[in-house]
Amino acid sequence: MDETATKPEVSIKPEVSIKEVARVAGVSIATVSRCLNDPESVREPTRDKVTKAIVETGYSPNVLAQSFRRGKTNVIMVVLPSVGDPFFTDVLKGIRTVARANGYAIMINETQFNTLAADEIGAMMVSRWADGMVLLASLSPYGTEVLSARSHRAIPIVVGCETISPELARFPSVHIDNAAAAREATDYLISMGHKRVGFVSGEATSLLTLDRERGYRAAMKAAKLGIESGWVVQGNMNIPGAIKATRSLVNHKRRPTAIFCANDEMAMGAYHEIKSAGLKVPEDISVVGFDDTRYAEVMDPPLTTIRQPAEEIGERTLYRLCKAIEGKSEPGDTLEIVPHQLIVRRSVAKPRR
Amino acid sequence: MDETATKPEVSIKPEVSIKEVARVAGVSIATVSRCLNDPESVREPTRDKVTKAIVETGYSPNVLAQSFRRGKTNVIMVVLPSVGDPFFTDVLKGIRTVARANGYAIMINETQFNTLAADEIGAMMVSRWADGMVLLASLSPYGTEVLSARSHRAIPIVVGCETISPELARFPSVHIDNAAAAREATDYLISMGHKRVGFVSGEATSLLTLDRERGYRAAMKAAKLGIESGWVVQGNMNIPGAIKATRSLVNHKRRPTAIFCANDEMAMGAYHEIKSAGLKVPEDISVVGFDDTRYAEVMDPPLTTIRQPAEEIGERTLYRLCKAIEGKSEPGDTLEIVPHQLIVRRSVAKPRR
DNA sequence: GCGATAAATGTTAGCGCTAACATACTTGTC
DNA sequence: GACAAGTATGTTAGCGCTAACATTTATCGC
Repeated sequence: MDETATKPEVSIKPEVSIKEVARVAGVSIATVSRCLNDPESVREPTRDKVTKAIVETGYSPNVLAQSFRRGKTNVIMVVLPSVGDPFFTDVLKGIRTVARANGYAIMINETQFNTLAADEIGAMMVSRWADGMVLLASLSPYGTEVLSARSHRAIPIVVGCETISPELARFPSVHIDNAAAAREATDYLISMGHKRVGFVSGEATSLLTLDRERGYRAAMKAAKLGIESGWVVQGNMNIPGAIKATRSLVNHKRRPTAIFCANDEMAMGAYHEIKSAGLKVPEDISVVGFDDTRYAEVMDPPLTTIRQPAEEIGERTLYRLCKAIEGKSEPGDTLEIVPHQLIVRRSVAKPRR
Repeated sequence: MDETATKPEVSIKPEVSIKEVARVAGVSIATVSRCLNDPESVREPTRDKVTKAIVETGYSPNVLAQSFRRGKTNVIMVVLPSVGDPFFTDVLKGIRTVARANGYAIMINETQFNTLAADEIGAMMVSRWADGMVLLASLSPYGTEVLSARSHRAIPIVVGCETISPELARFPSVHIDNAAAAREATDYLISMGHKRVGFVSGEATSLLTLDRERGYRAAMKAAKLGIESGWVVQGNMNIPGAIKATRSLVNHKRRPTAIFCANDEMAMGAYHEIKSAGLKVPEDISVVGFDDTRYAEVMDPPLTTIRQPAEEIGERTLYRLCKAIEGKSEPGDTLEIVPHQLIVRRSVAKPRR
């Protein structure tokens, strides 16, 4: 761009096609195409002419036409519930790494938990807009139905993080054992002497949440601890929901000495509400989160939580998606469980009494 | 899938085109196309035949071919630095609302602050992959160059949040007056009696950060307060960076009594480090953030910060992008400043001495 | 230098769709 | 019932590109 003035000025054509480049270079369009896609196959002097013509015309290929013609977009669509969730930063990091290595661009689509989005996803699946799809979001029952109904001619899909529902079981998935992890977290609380443990859950429709709740209930049952009505409260995976949920827990006639939140974000809400009530974490109420987001460590006190290998989930998910796109996925390997880990920090103490 | 056997089974054609539907319905492909795009123009009985054929074949249009043919994708690309930043949740909410109202799907692309991404963005701009682009990220100097170089034949772009650099000034933008907001925040600290105020900045390349720093310096200067060397520290807009920055501030021989962080996320890091040093917020060190993310309110103590009208920024940005795509943007209205607001919570107190 | 082979380049069909135009079919008027 | 005007449907070009095939040009052994 900063060459001498002798260089021909870039022409301000609104749309330069391969034809124009061919004309300027004095070659056929096929040669131009070859220069772009298989430069080795064209002789040096010709290639130079074409390169010059490309610069001169300011040409760049119309990807839409390319994708259309090739029947491949080299785009992978990632569907997630909400951008702004710190957990996905790391999952996406893993996804991006593998995507780039395989020549895919990644595109993100937010479902924002609504049903309309399911239609969009269904449309996307079938419309060949992308070569494959990563599903990090739980789908509404309607969405699940849409997906199932159309799956016979859809692009490959791999599910990450989210526990798979029976209807979607045909899709490969990568996630931790949510029930086992939740059980471990609850067991830890119990081992610290807690007998009254509350649970703040996510959306009722999310299987992931349901799995975590199942783990919690299993741990309580195994320890022969009862769960009072009102100890399991829906917090919707967000702060306002968690605040409301925690408030009802704090005011419960048999107040829990520990609260297990289905994600870290809700643990933040729980902290806030506990402190607002004039109580202390962990002295009065212990808290355990889930996800080990980047905020867990700087919470006050630092949050004990379950770590998901987020980046690894992303990598594995995409790796398998790539395989599926290449038509190389083996039918057997449907479900992949990655390890979780309980990260003990300082949000859990022995109960006072 | 589970209908009675009398109904014709959905054929498992890997790819059903409009041709096939036309054949099955016994009409021409144009009629099928019309049924999809302008149903009014075809008579009821014919439409019924076509609808039936569509269901029967399981047809759905190839969007790639549609976009290619129409020269329009109905997709808007949103470029942001990092998914997982809570601030963008609200901006995207605004964007999504307006996009949907205008028939656009939004697609998100993460730059992750790197240079490679700039190339991708440049390619995207020019390749007509999307009809328009929202830039919420600051670009590296290289990226800026790429954009400028190619802008003569690019899709419309509107910049949001990010302060625009001179080279990108041709693009319309929507953001708050970062310098004024930062000045206001600093003025507030000064009005509370602080004379030693530190500043934790973002990346050096980000103009947004530079603007905020400028506002801080202006306020200090106006109050005739000196800024010691070491009071302005780079925190890179993330928690680890902020922790390091805060540490050096806390250990400064003339320790600031207040710290102004260029975003809320870094304020979290600052809180953590201050508390780790055995000091208290706000009694020992006051803290002010920037963005008013959903976490600000539940921080301990709740964070005093600058609120950006995030959703409004998103809406305005997209509104103007739509105009630009329709070719209706007026040349005059390049820059749009939206109002900010200082949200006073409890992270600022008078200094002890 | 000649023919045979290989390498480089050119020609063209066609991806699936839309839209411009052409044709067939209605409808209404007298 | 013939005609014009309007409405519904059919025919086809072509969007920009790639890839299969056709043709030209270079290379080489003799």
